[in-house]
This record gives sequence, C-alpha cells and structure tokens, in this order.
Amino acid sequence: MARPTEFDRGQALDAAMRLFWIRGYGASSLEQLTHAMGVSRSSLYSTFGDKRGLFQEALRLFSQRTQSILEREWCEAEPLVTLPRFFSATILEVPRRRAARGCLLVNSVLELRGVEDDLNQYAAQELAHVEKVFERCFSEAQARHQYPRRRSPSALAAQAMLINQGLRARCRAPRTPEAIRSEIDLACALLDLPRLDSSPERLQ
Amino acid sequence: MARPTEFDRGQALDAAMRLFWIRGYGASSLEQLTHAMGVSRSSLYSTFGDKRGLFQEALRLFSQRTQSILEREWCEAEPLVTLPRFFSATILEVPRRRAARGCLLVNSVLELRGVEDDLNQYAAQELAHVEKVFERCFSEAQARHQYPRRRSPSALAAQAMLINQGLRARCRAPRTPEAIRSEIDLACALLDLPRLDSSPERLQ
DNA sequence: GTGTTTCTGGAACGATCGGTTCATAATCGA
DNA sequence: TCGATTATGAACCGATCGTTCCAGAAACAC
Repeated sequence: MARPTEFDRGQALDAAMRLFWIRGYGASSLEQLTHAMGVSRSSLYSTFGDKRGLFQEALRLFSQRTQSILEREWCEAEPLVTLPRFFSATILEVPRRRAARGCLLVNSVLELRGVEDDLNQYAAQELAHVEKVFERCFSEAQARHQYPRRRSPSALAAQAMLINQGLRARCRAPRTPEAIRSEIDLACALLDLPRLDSSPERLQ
Repeated sequence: MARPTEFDRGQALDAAMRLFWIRGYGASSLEQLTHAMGVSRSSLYSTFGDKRGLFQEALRLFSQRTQSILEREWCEAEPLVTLPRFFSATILEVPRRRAARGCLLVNSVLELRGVEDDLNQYAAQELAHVEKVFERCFSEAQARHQYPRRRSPSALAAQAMLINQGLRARCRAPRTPEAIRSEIDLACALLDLPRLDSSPERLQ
C-alpha cells in the first residue's frame, strides 16, 4: 500500500458524464473535464485511460441508470404504465435544465456517426438494450390481455423508441414543459397507452 | 473588373453542407472543408466570412431544400399524403448513406445546444418553419373533411415533427431500410395517415 | 525515523485548431 | 503592353487540443 487516491472514482465519473451530456463528446475539452471532475490530468489518465475510455464509461453509466429507472417503474406498477411513467420520469419530473440535456445515448449516436463510428455503435447498442425493455412491457401487457395483440411487441417497442428519441431530440431545443407534456400525452394516446396521471410535475 | 472567381459559389456551399451534414459542425475542420469544397482558405473566408457564417448558410440551404421537397409533395397530391411521401422522399428514396446522415437541422440542434446556443436556436427556428408546413397539411385535410377534427392541427403537426425527428435520429445508427420502412408505416398508421404505396424504394 | 509505493499537480509535448497575412497569379480596361 | 484590381495558395499566427512525463507529496511497512 501507499498513498491513497484523493478523489472518489464514481463521483468523478458522474461529473464527467454530466459534462458529456451537456456539451457532447467532441466539445468537452480535457480542461473542462478535469475542472468539472476535480481531478488532475494525470489522475484522469491513470484512472480512465484516455478521453475515449472515460467517455465509454460515461455511456455505460448513463445506460445503467436509464435501465434502472425503467426497472423501478416496471416493479412499481403495471407494465402498460411503465412507458408513460418512464417518459415522465426522465423528461417532466426533472429540472428544466436537465431535460434540456436530452439523452446522452441519443446525443452521442447523432454526434459520433461518421466521426467515431465505434462509439456511435456502442451508444446505439445501449439504446437497443433499452428498447428490449420496452418490448418486454408490450409483450407482458399483451399476455395479461391489457393490450391489443394486433401488433408485435418488437414493432411497438421500436415505435416507443422512436417516440423516445424524438422527445429527447426536441428537448434539446428551447421548449416549454407544457408543450412537451402535451406531446407526450398525444404520443401515448396514439400508442393506446394510458395517459399520464395528473401527477406532481416539477416545473423549473 | 479583374481576375474572376475560379469556383462556383453554390457548388462550394453544397459541398460544405454535405460535410457538415455528415460530420457535424465541430468535427468539420477548415482543412476538410476547403478540401471538400475545392476552395482555398482565403477564398472561403472572403466569400463566407468565417466557419460560423459558412455553417449558417449551409443550414439555410438545407432548410430551403427541405421545404421545397415538402412544397413539391404538397402540389403533387392531396394534403394527407404529403407527410408520408415526405418521409419516404427524405429517408427511403435516397441512397442508404445519405439517409444515414439524418437531418442536418436535427443533428445541429442536438450538437450545438450548450455549445453554440445561437446556432442551435437558428436550427430550431428553421425546424419550426418545417413544422408549420406540417400544420398546414393537417388543417387543409380537416377543411376537406379528409381527416378527423378531434385534434388541433398544431398538436398533430408537433406529433408529426416528433416522428420526423425520431426517424432522423434513428437513421444515424446503422439500420436496415426494411426496419425503417416498417417504422414509418406504423407511425403513419397511428397518426391516421395513409400508408405508403408500394412505391419504388431505392435500396443501397 | 527510512525506504517503498502510489498518487498528484503542473509543465511540456507535438499536433491541430480557426483565422490572418501577403506575395503572386490572373484577368480586366485602357 | 501596362497599371489596376481581384483571387489564390502557402506560410504563418496564437490558442487549444489530447497526451505524456516527472518531481514531489502522501501514506504505508519497517
């Protein structure tokens, strides 16, 4: 043993993820990263390899958190309401600035195609994992006869992911929470999903 | 008069737009831009001001082209089929690589939020213009009693733009044309829009 | 204390960034 | 043919990029 690390690895990764989330991969400089993480350059490189490795870990962390939000909604209620509640939890029930970050995975897929194709594919693959959970919601709801069986769960999940990505993209432009909420409402209605209850919606 | 310009301005702008479309704003370096445009740095700066001005002109060009595609579909058929045909024209009936570029405006909104906020707002404003055309489609279809009046044209247009942005985002990840086509089909069905006819679909 | 090991801050690396300058090339009117 | 004018390409600018390196600080075993 020798001198112990002075910073918390998870905390530093969290800060890096937040910066990537706001500014994207390319526009997040080492200077900004080390400042946000409270870590010197050498510590960053000895801990995470390089900027690319740090970003990949940030993507994984974001994906895990997203899936855990889904998991929580899944356990707390019926499968059919998991999706509306997921949209609400990730977009409406968070501070406005955070909603404006969109989704790190979606942002990364958009940014890195043709620039860093393997990172783009990694982000796309993580999104596919999320879509798989969507699919489980529809198949379970169909099994419980709570949802019409006309369409396949995979096609429905793809449509839900289409909605999700569209919402996250639109959140990156300045918009009012009311406009976003009504868009979510209509999207859920078109998908035959239950409306959002008039649950507490955090403004600002 | 004196020595005439050796390059075609419109052609150079087109090449710049294509590069921005593929790689985004930040990742397109002056070196790559001048090479793609076939123009020297000094000519680029005397003609377009700077990289930012060039990008803004590229955004405007892209927006104009997008709206002219919409205009063409609008003139050629009923308002209700304008939207499905627009999706098809911009995503299915183009070479695969081009579809993988997504939409320059959507890409820019995602990339530049928090980095170049005024360019982000400009791109968002251009997207709003496109959404206005969507709205006209729905209101005209309702006026002709071809579409149920339950929902407002603006809400429907927002939903169509949500679909559009979702599709364009998903196109930036590697996907098969068949998968994309079925997603468009289902989205149109949910929106009570006519399906795409089995029109010629260019693969590859 | 001493020696060993690990982590830290900051200097420095070469490369590349967006942007500018300037001598030269090329075309005009005369 | 000869200025006048404009476009061009290459060299150059300071700044910043991601990355490496190293001297010293900090904790351990002894």
